[in-house]
Amino acid sequence: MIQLSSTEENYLKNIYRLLAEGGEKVGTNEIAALTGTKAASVSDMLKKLAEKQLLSYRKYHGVSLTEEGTKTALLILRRQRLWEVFLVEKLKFAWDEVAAIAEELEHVKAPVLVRRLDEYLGFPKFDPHGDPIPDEFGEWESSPRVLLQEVAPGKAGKVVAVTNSSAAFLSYLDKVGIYIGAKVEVLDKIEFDGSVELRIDGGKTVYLSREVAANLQVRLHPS
Amino acid sequence: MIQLSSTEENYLKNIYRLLAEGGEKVGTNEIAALTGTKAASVSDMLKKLAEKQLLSYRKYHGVSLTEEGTKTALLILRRQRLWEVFLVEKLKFAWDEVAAIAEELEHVKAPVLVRRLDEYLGFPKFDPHGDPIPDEFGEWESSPRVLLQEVAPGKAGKVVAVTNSSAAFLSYLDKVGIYIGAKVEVLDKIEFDGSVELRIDGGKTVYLSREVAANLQVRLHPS
DNA sequence: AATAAAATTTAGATTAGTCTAAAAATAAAT
DNA sequence: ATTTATTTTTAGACTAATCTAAATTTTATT
Ligand SMILES: [Mn+2]
Ligand SMILES: [Mn+2]
Ligand SMILES: [Mn+2]
Ligand SMILES: [Mn+2]
Repeated sequence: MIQLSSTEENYLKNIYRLLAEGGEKVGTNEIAALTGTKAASVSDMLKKLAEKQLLSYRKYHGVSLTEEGTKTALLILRRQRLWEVFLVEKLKFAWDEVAAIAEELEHVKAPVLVRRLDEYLGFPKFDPHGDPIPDEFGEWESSPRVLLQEVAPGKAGKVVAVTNSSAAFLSYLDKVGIYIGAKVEVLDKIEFDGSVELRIDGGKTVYLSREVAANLQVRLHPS
Repeated sequence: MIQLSSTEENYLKNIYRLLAEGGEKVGTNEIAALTGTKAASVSDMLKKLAEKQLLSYRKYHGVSLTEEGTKTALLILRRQRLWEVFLVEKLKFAWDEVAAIAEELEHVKAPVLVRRLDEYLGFPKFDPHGDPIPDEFGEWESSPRVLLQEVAPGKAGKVVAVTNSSAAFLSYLDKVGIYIGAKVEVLDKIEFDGSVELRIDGGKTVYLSREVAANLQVRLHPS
């Protein structure tokens, strides 16, 4: 295991995320957009990470992570999510305030610290946003999730994750009363624009646009 | 308040420590030794920090911290020591295992994180090594000093001063391994002659006569 | 006071990470 | 199949932090 800089770790994590939601290759511009850099910088970094065997790279054709690269990315995600749990559970931050701070804490690499933190938190399986926390081998419990967009009317479930973590999106969710763990029931789907009529926690009902419904993951209740 | 890099913060903290134990100026070599760099690198950094008004610098004559520089150094020490408390109190690290990890955590600067951490820990006044934790204004409680003679068995502390500076006394201290800053733990007090059984730096134990114990001031660790 | 020793600074390089502008390759559109 | 547009890479430059080796300044010793 090679020592990586914080910068390299951030690239790796972001490439992992793009691969997880997209296809099997990610492009330079896509990475640049997510990391807040320019394509030229990304090209340089890709060469460096390929050199270190963390990703496979064919010029002009995008990259995918190697086995080793994936495992490394999962360890970074593990640290990020454990710190997020700490910040919310112990320091009483709101779930939409922790991103930037965990983004820094995740780069403290001492394995003994991560183990002790995990233990201290009671070996949580999910972070405050509903995302799974990999164990020290990069494994996690797979739980079937569906986009709210795909849920048929009449079905109910629980919000387990958001696929967009922008402050704008999170504060909107907060405003309408949606949070990780909220019980949601799809009352109707509007053909016209793909929006969803939703009952939250058995109480008030709201209409969510297709864009919003496409960024909420739910785990369906057994029915 | 200017944003400082982790490197700049480390220099600042180390210069503070050298000033605290030494005189009113520190030299380039001294800093290089403590930061694990070379004198040439230190020279460059001193120019940069002087530029930022954090220290006053006269070429070839060493540096001292400005008001602003001192305040900044204290905020870094605050973060370092709060994390040390966290690691020992919450994550159950031993007091001599926390240095390297806190050395990294201290550079996460988000003020809200530091406040919440402080609160979560119950606003501790001292770190696990007995060093005072500055508040957000850089102030700390000067903790009462006690003569080693007065310390009850079982208590631990840190040597902070000698009340006798004769060469004979000092060289005796040197011989048995006692110095300013040494961690000492009183194991027993002998009724018969008032002598003290002492463990030094968690290592060897010695017996000190009543005369010697009456000339050593310690600051007790919080217990 | 002159000389030798020690400490400090400068000169010139190197590495990581970034950028802009230009060149090259791929993909899309005529 | 050309031409155009988009994406990606390269070339060249910059900043932060570091180094070695040489020059300079201060301090100590004759
Ligand atoms: Mn990060
Ligand atoms: Mn998360
Ligand atoms: Mn540090
Ligand atoms: Mn300490």
